[in-house]
Amino acid sequence: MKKRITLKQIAKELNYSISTVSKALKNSPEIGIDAKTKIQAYAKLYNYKPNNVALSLKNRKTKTIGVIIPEMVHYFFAKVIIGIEKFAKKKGYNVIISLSNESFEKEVINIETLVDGQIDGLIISLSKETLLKQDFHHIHETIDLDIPIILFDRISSNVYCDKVIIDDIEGAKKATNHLIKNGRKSILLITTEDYVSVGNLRTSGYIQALKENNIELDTDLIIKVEDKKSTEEELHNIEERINEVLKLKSNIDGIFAVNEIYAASALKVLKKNNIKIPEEVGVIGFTDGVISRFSDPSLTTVDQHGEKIGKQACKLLIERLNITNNIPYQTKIIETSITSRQSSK
Amino acid sequence: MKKRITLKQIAKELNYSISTVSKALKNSPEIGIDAKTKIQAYAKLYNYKPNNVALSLKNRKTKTIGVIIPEMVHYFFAKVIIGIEKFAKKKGYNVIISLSNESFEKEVINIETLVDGQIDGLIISLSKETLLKQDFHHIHETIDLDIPIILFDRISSNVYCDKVIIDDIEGAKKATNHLIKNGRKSILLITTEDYVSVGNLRTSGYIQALKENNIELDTDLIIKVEDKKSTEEELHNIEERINEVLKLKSNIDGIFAVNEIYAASALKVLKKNNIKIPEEVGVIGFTDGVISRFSDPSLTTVDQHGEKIGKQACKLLIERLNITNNIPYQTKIIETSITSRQSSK
DNA sequence: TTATTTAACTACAACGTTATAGTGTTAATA
DNA sequence: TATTAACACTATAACGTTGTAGTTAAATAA
Repeated sequence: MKKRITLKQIAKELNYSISTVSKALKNSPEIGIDAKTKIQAYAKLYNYKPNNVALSLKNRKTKTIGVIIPEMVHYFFAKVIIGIEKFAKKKGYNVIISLSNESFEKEVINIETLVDGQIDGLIISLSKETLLKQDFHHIHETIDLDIPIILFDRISSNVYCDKVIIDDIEGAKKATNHLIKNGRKSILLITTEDYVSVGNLRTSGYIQALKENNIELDTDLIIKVEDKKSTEEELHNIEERINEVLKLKSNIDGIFAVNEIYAASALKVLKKNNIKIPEEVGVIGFTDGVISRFSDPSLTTVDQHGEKIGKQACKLLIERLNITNNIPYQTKIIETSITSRQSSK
Repeated sequence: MKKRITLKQIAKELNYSISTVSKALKNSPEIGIDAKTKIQAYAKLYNYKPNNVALSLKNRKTKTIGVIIPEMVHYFFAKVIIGIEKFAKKKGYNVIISLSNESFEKEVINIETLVDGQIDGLIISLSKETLLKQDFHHIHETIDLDIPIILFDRISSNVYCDKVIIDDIEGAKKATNHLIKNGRKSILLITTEDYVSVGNLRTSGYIQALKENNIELDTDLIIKVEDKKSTEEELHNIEERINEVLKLKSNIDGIFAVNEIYAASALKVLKKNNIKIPEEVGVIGFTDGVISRFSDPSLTTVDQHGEKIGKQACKLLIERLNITNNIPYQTKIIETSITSRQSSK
């Protein structure tokens, strides 16, 4: 219909040069008062809006940031995106979202497309596969191209860039201590394989908390789940394994799971075995999501404050985008907190 | 560091004109074989990638589509986005996501920014506030600007554009029938106020199903929830109201909730009242999300197939983007299906 | 030999902006 | 009166592409 009007058209219509129009709309003192008034009025009437693509080309920046997350259906990541989006919008940036679906290959392709495209910088949480492979060439190449990257949550110490994380060790310690303070002594840990950085760190936190409380570590009480994608089938396997350990170690009185899916699985198994929660076994999860809130009993969790993480990541990125000299890379740590619910008393 | 190389630089380096380089890289027959080989080799060596912003400007299309959803932390919308993203990527499009947060004003601003920016078309699910206000000027203005819009899920018959929806009436009928087939006769409906199109339609479906089964409609068995944003507080109110009705109407043997939050709330209230599920009361929700899967008992739901919806919406949009003559607007209906779980036998 | 075709390139304009460097007028100054 | 300054504007180049319309020079046809 009525395609958007351009400077050129205004210029022609009002018999000024394009430069004059451009400057008039920018309120430049170079332009006389009547020209300004006329031009501005005309622009307003025809609802002139500068073409951002042309501006991007001219300024060599697109005011758009890319975000790559491993999956969408995940409360934590959704929250992070909310944080990113809010802050970005406030600063006049748009947000493009890509999903790696936990695949290294998709992550590489996504970065390529985004970098090829219209991105000033990237915020990424690495896929499990990438962490397993320990192949970060795509990240490094992007940084070499002068496109800043902020890593959050799933990071690697082998990549040099700004990072936003929670103190996973501290969070896990808090969780474990929470159970210990309740008088629990035999605490089952449900965690991931060690290559998943956050799982690894949370495992350390658990171990440290035990040590600090003089509780002997029993490796039989650690379940390391090898999950790539949380399919129904894998969920079933997790439940099986929890069930086995529960049978084997009847004295278990607490469970700490490094995410809410594992925690919910634990809840299910406990209920199936008619074990009372929290009386007989206290349960605490990581990530404060919908599952935790709506499970029965509702789950005590370590809240990661995803929105804060997103905001911080976005802030770091925009700061770096607006700075010319290279400042040293920073790693920001967002505090966790315990949200106490029914599953622990 | 090593900023990206341009045609101009290649041209200068190899002593060709920019046009020659451009054509050589496009394998144009106009260019001689040695020039082609030399140029292509050089381009490959220096990893030449065309600047998409420049292309966008030239072609007047950005190969980017915008998506505006009311909220992120919502299984259904997350799924829709997955569907959109997958299909878009396959077709060489990027996806920009904006959140309206159920606010009319944010929706308007989001559309403006996206349209100002770098979007070829939009996929939108309207905010509750917009539906309440029935103000669609922002949508119409965008369409007038020749920027196609696809509406999904939360639509309005007052907007003329392509739409993707589920058959809410049919879905609600399926749900209600599911309960009736189980022998339930006194079915509580937990729905939204009528201005939310989907709530409204699902209410109709419920009523129709009753009629078709010769069950008399009891309006006391319909709870219409006025919720703007699902805050903890509002959740509490919902539970209160369910509780009241449950006390009032002791013969209730089935509950149909138009989303999983309401269904989960119902579950909670039932359990608090020691009512056995599904023996005494069967429960069915709408939307097959994580809550339904992890609740106890797990929830039978009407699956909306969000990913399919997203894919279909994206397909409609891209089709429209690649067509010159105006084809009539279409409304695609995605079939729902019942996922049977523990909450109904 | 001269005209014509073909091959292999180059110049130019355009997409919509903006910053820099002009260009005329008129008014103020020496 | 001649010079300069101030004002109000315009031309141009550039951001990185591509398609169309040239321009050469060599090869072919007349």
